[in-house]
Amino acid sequence: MKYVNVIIDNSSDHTDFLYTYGTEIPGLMPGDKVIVPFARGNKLRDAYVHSIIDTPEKKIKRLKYVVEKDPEISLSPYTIDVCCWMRERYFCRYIDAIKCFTPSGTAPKRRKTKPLFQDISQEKKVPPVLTGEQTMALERILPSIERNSHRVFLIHGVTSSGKTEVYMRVVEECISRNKAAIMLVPEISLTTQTIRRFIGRFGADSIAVLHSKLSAGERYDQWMRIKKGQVKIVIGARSAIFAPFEKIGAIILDEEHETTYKSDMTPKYDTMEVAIQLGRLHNGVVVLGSATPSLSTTYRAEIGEYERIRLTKRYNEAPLPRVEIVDMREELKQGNKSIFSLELFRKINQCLEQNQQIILFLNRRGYSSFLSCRSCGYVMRCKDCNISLTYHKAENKGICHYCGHREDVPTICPDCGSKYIKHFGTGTEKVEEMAAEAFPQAVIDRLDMDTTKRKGSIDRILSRFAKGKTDILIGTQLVAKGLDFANVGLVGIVSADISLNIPDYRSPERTFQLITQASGRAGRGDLQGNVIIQTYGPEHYAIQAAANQDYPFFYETEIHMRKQIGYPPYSDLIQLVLSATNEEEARSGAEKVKDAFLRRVGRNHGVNVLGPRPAPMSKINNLYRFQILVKCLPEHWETYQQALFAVKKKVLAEKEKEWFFSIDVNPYGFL
DNA sequence: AGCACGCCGACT
DNA sequence: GTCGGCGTGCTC
Repeated sequence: MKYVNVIIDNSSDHTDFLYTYGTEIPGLMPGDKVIVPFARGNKLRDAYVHSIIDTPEKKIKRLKYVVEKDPEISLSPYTIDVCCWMRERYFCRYIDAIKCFTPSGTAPKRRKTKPLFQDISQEKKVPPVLTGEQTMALERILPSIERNSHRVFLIHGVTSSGKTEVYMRVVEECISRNKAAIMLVPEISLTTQTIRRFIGRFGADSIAVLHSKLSAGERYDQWMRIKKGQVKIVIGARSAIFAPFEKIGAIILDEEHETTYKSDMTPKYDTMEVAIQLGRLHNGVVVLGSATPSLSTTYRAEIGEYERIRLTKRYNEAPLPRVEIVDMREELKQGNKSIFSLELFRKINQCLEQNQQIILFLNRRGYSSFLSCRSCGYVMRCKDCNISLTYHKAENKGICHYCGHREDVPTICPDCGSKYIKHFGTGTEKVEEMAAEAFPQAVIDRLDMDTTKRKGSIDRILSRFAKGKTDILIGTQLVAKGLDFANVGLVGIVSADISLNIPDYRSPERTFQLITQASGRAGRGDLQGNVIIQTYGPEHYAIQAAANQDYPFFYETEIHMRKQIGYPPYSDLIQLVLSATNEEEARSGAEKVKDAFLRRVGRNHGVNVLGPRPAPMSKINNLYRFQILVKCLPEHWETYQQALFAVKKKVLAEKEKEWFFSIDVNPYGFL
C-alpha cells in the first residue's frame, strides 16, 4: 500500500493544502487526476496527485482511499512542480495553478473537430534563404536544443529584421528532434499573419491554436490533440504556455515586452516567468523576441542571465524611417489650434499626392477624455467606479471605460446650471473627424477597441488597408502592433504626451516602445518612411530616444532611474488590494494588512511599504479599494513571501467581514 | 467553497 | 411529532 498527497479540486482557501490518501492503484504518478471521497458525505471529488510516499508525514485521523484514476486526463510531473512554484510566486492556490493546465469542462458533444483556419492554403512553402544575421542567431540557439540544455535567448531585432523566420527554424529543429515547441504571441487577433506563415510552413495538421476566445469544446479538442501527441506545435496567446506537452524543446515569446503576457486574473502569472520555469524543467530553450525589449529583459541580458542576439539589418535593407519631433507649444504660439501641426498636415498631403498610405497613431480611444463644465469645473463621473466618463460622439453618451456604464450628456451642468458643459481632449474619433475635414479627398478608417468589438472586424479593417483601399488609418495601440504593409509613407503620432503622463513608473518605457513600434510601420518595402511625433514635451528622454531610434540611450537613462528608486528589475513591486462595500472598512482592513505584514517582517521594513491609499481605481462595482505597494528586494523575497501568505490567511479568516484581498506581483498598470 | 450536522420555530 | 430555516465547523 502507498500513500499519495493530492490537491483537491475545491476552490477554497481553506482546503488549499495537500491531503493524504491511501491507494493500491499501481503506477500512479504525480500529475495524475484521481477521484477521491472528500469531507463528511464522502462525496466524490476530482484531485491531482502531488507526490507518492511510503509513509504519511503525520498521523492521519481517518485515512481514506483513492477511488480511481481518471484515464483521460493526466498532467506531467513537471506540471505539478510548476504549479507549486506558481502558488509561491503568485500567492494563488494549488488548484488555481492546476486549472491553468487542465482543459476546463468535459469533452464536447459534437465529435467532429472543425479545422481552424480553413481558408489558409495547406501547401507547404519552401523556406527562404537565411540572411547572415539569421544564420548566426540560429548557430547560437540550435545547439542548445540539440544538447537539451536550458537557456534563455533574447533576440533584439529591429522591426522587419526577420525574427519570425528564426522562430520557424527553431520550431523546425524541435520537430526534427521529436520535441514540442510553443509559440506565444501577444494577441491572437493581431497575429493571423504569423499563424498563416506557420501553417504555410508546417501545415495546419501539425499545429494547435490555443487562446482564451476558444469555446470550451474547441479548447478541449485542441488540448486533446496536444495531449495525444498529434501535434508538436502550439501557437497561442499567453494561456498557450500551459499546453500539455510531454517534452518541450523551445518556448518562444514574440514581442516579449507586450503587457498582455501578464495575467490580471487569478493566478496573476507572468508568462515569461512561467516559460522560463518550464524551460528549466524540460531542459528546453526560451527565446524572447522584440524590437523594443522590456527594460527587465535587457537588464538580465546585460548581467549575463540571458544570452542576447542582435538582428540589426532590416529585411531587403529597407531604410529606417526619418523621424521628426514637432513641438506643439510652438504650433500654439503660431496660432495653430488644430490637432495637426503644419508639418504633419503638409506631409499627409504629400503622401496622399504620391498615393502612399498614412497611419495616425493615438494612445487613447473615444472622442475625448472627459466631460466637464467650463463654468464650475464639474466633471461627469461613473457613480460606481468614480472615474471620469469618456465622451463617445457616435452615441452622444458618456461611457465608463472600466465598467461600461453609460449616461446621457446633460445639456446644463447638474452642479451649477451653466450650459457650458463640453468635452476636452482628443480621441481617435475626433482625429477621424478632423482628418475627414482636413483631407476630404482621402478614404479614412479607424482601428481601435470601439471599431473592433465585433468578431473579425480587425481583419476586415486591416485587409481594407492592406489592399490599399484606405488612405489614412487612425488607431490606438492596435495599429502599432499588427501591421506589416509596404506602402506606408507616413506615421503620425498625434500626441506622444498621453502615454507619458499615465501615473505608472513604466510610462516612459511604454512611450518609448509605442513610438518605436509605431515608427516601425513606416517605410517598409523600398521607400523610406517618415515619422512625425507631436508633443508638448519634446525634451523628454523617452521621446528623444524614440526619435533617434536610440535604444541604448533610453536603456541607460531609464535603468539608472530604476536603480535609484529601487523599482523593477531591481525589485518586485507587489500590489495588495483590500476591497469592501464600506469605505471605512476597506481603509481599516488595509491598515490591518499593513500592520500584520510589518509585525512579521519587522518595523524597519516600513520604508518598503507604501500606503495604504485609495487604489487608482478607487471604486469598482461598488467596492471601495485600498492599495498597499510592497517593494520587495530579491534578498527579502523569502521573508516577505511567507509573511504575505500568513497575512492573506489571517485576513481571509475574518469571515464576519465582507471584504476581498488580492495580491498581484508586478501588476501591469495599477488599475 | 460545499455540505452535513444541529438546534430552534412553525405547521400537518 | 416532523419539516426545514440557516448558523457552524470541518474536510486526509
